[in-house]
Amino acid sequence: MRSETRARVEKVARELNYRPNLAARSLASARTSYLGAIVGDVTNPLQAQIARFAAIEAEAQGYPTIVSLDADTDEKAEHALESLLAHRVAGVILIESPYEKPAIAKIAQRIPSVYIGRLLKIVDIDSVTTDHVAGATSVVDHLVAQGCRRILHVGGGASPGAERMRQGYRAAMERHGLNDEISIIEAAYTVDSGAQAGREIFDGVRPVPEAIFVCNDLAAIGVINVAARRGIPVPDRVRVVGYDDVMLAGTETLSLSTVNQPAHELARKGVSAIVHRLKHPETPVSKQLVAPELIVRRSSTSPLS
Amino acid sequence: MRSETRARVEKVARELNYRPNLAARSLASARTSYLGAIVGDVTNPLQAQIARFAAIEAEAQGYPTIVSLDADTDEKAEHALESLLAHRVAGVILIESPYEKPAIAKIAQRIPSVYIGRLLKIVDIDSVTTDHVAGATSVVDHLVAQGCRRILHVGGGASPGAERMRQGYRAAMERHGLNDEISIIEAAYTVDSGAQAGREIFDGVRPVPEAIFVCNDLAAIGVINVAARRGIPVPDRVRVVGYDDVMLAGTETLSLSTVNQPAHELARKGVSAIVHRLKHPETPVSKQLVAPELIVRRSSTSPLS
DNA sequence: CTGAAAGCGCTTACAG
DNA sequence: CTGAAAGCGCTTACAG
Repeated sequence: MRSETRARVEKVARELNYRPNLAARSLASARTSYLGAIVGDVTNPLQAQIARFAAIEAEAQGYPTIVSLDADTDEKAEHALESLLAHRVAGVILIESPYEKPAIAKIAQRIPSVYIGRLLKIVDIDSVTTDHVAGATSVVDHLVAQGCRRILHVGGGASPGAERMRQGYRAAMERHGLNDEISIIEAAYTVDSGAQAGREIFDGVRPVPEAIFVCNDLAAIGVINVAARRGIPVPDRVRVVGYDDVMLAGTETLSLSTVNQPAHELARKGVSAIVHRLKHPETPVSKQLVAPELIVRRSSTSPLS
Repeated sequence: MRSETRARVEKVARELNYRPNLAARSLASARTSYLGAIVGDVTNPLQAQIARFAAIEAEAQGYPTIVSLDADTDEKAEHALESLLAHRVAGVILIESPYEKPAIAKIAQRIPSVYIGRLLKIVDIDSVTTDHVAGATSVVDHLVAQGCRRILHVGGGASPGAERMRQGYRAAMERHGLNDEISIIEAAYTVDSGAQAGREIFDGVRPVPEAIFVCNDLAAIGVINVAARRGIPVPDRVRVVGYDDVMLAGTETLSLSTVNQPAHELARKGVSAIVHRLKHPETPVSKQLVAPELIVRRSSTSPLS
């Protein structure tokens, strides 16, 4: 075809709003260049951000992404996968879903996959997650630098990541010679659960600690609310550090010190992992840890008097 | 084919994890039975919920949905639409994106569409949104029933829905004979903006109002935070009502009275509208208003002394 | 009712 | 380099 003819064709195509039919293309070429993503709970701010960044990043790397938002149980996640497979996606990005390891493994052996949000040492799948040991360590180091010794940890119980956070807390405390000050109260990743822990802390027989490192921001808000009601000033009397860096944490009136989970980087690394695997299927499985960043705000920055 | 043969085929198909190729089906039948959804900001809890419910509801009605998460500008929304059109979706669900009316109209005239989150009287498109006049009315009625007269409104400025909320507030105040008590401070849908309004209210020369109706929960949290710092007890000294019913609002330590925007119903009505239009293309354009529900919690329920 | 054939809109390998 | 032909995996209309 002469280039002049080509130009005319392209012009008309544009005028008619022509878009190549992806179905025909996919059928003819026997492959697709889009990905699927399964999100456990878009209502969770971190997951929503990861999903959004992943979609943007994948698109930028030439893989538009079909997102499935209804996967808050493992059954639904499997159903979502079936639908994505029917669309013949090239691979899938799993964002905190499914939950059980066998369900994850089952998906991983059917289609190239990457899991964002858990380490998954045992399952044979690429994974990317935040280094919670490093996160907890940075919090303890910061609080010690503020002069604190009695640093209590409100742990996340059996929630994903909580165990590694506890490990980091304990190791850092020991490194600072604070073995005797190690103290953990278990909670969950919610405001009410944090408030419950707060009541244990402030209404108990033990003296109020100098600082509290809480497993996530919502629970930290619960702790702070209880402190406020008891007339215990934060940070003057007790310093509080959260985890996640949700939107509310940075607001002027709360000003909560916290550990930022880098949603953008998690998404970017996850997408890169799967894109790389699609291009080089024999790549060994990778387990990536992303370093979180300590965000110091007012809630943890009052010198000890 | 004998039914016995059919049964054997189906059995083998299941064993081989056979999934019909949607691309081939779409190509052969010249139509698709899935929808597209464009979400402005999944990071917003209400939008995330609407998106999730819409995906669930559409799937239930036989239209699996491809969600596009990267549409926080009108240009990106248009780009997302192009991608959805390439997938030959049957219709699209617009969730607070795009923003400008011409951009919305442009999409509506290319493909069956429904807009969730704005009334859009002028644009020729099905729409579903919360009835903010009714929401504001229910708040004022509730506060008046609590014995309040000096009810201040922190408005949402030029944000979507804010004008109708102001209308509802004014009309309800007038109906209660409280014309002289009408007082509005403009803010935006954020905690910091609410805190700014809170400083105007509590540090100003005017007496603190008996109640404050804030345009959204985040801004209400800002107002309450400032009150707490000034030692002004909520609800004993001032009653506060928010809007949206975000997750944090119901937590025990905040217990914020608010107006629930029914994400589920918005999603369901939106999906029904587009599914109906796909089956009956000549249906007249519908503009649906969904009634919100007042949620009374502690922040607004202290009798006047 | 059953089964073989045509065709959807592309890509790809191949003949010219 | 260019262009015609075959074929991707389904659905549909049609002949038997």
